[in-house]
Amino acid sequence: MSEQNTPIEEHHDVNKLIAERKHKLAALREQGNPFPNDFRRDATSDQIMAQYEHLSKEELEEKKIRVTVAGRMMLRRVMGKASFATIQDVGGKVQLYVARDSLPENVYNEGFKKWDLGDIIGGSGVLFKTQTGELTVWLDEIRLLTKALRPLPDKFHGLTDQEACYRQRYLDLIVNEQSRKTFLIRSKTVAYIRQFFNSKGFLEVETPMLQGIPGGASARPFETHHNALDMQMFLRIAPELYLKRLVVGGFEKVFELNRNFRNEGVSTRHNPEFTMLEFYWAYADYNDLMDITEELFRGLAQSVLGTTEVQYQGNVFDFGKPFARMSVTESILHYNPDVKLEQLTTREAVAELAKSLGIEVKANYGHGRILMEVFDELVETKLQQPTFITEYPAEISPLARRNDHNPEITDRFEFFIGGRELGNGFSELNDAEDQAERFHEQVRQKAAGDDEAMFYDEDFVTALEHGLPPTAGQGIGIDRLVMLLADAPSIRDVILFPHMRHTDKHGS
RNA sequence: GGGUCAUUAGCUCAGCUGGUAGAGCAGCGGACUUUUAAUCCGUUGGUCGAUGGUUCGAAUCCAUCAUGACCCA
Repeated sequence: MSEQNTPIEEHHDVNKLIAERKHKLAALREQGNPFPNDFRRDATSDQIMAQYEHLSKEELEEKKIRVTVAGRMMLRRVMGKASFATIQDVGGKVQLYVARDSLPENVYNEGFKKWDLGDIIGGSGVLFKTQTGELTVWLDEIRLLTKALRPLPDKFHGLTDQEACYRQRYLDLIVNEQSRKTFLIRSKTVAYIRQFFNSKGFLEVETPMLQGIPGGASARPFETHHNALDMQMFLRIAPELYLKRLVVGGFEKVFELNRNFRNEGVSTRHNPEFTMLEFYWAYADYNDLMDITEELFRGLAQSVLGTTEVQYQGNVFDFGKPFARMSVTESILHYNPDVKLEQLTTREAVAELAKSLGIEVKANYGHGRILMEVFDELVETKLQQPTFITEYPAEISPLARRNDHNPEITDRFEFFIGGRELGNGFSELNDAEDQAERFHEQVRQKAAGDDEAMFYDEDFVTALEHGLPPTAGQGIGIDRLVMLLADAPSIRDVILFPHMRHTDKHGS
């Protein structure tokens, strides 16, 4: 083994720190396998703290509680013949007391003192409290479990370089507690959502991410090619059309929690792949969706954060109160007292308003499309507290059911928190003939140069012809939701391995 | 796509109006058996993001490029 590991590249070791550690590893190989896998711990640091932190110095001396722990050595304070070391495991940190005379012959000088910060070690001993009252394990047994060849980032400052945190997330997780917390919040959020929908009788399903026709949203897809079938394929931009097929099939309450892909720019709010919750609920409408969304968000914040008041970047968003509900038109008027209702009611008037705001109005834009451009400009960022915006124009809602009183609008809403769209829901269009006509209109838009317009999905129309029961469905962006709960300013902070440009240095 | 800023040791950062590079941590050697970013003494370590240019001389000035952050589209 060690012969194989005498690489030519050893001369190329860029820095002496790595070379030093490799020499130590070579010496360890002489003595046996430096990567053993026969060590078993019986406690993690958080368990130890929870169970024994409250005991006094005297009680601990009396009880002689033995624990076996393992983790990465993060700090070490050597004081001659004894040392303190701090190890970090999945539950947090715990301090070890390592004294020469408590260990077998030579282990302290020939072993422990030669190991490095970043190495994974394990040991057994009795709990005690130090003079300053810190719960500590007095080891009588210690082993090196994994040799680390690269040094950790600065033990005090950690890793602050954003790029390094994203590209080498493992380092970020090792040294930045905030980052660990963020991903714990993410995990709890997803777990809560699963439990929430399961408890309400929704069935979790998985539908294709590799699709022949990308549908369910207006977005540019990633394209790929299936070699054996010699056919063009797309990564999905949304699961919507497949989930509705399942409702046609009789699964009346379904949800899917997984990845969508959109071939668009990256920003603090956009990653090319992102996680969506979509759920479909037969015999319900968009008002039911707004109600269940409030219930979900309230329970989620309470469960994950222990409060319904969500602190985000210096603001407080109250998930406890009923969420505001207003129409697109109402919201424009409400947040812009200068704008008059007459400026919104005809295509000509709203086009003029849009132009005065510097918005480009293309010839093929209808009244509804222009109204939404104005909304994006004048309202979206002002929707700080949780708000549902309703009455979306049919023109930009090709999959949503028309309103019974006004066919130009749909029974649809989007909802916003902190000036960002978090979700989109509507009563589903289940009129197959209307759906076919709306797809035709999308195809016309695509032909006119709108590459975000939808494809005609004949199989989906066939499914609708078999009868989709009256249904409501909604999507919620999980990454943006986690940003809120974790108080994270960028979507990259809540995605473990965010998209980064390829570099020779690290790959991606 | 546009603007602003950044890139110097493994990590965190200094480095002035141009004169060939510095600290702390980590590492290495030594002292130290209750430390807390341990402390104390000594010490190694750099293609200053890349490529051109200006200059007797460039980490520093200029141009282009790369990567990132933030803002705007």
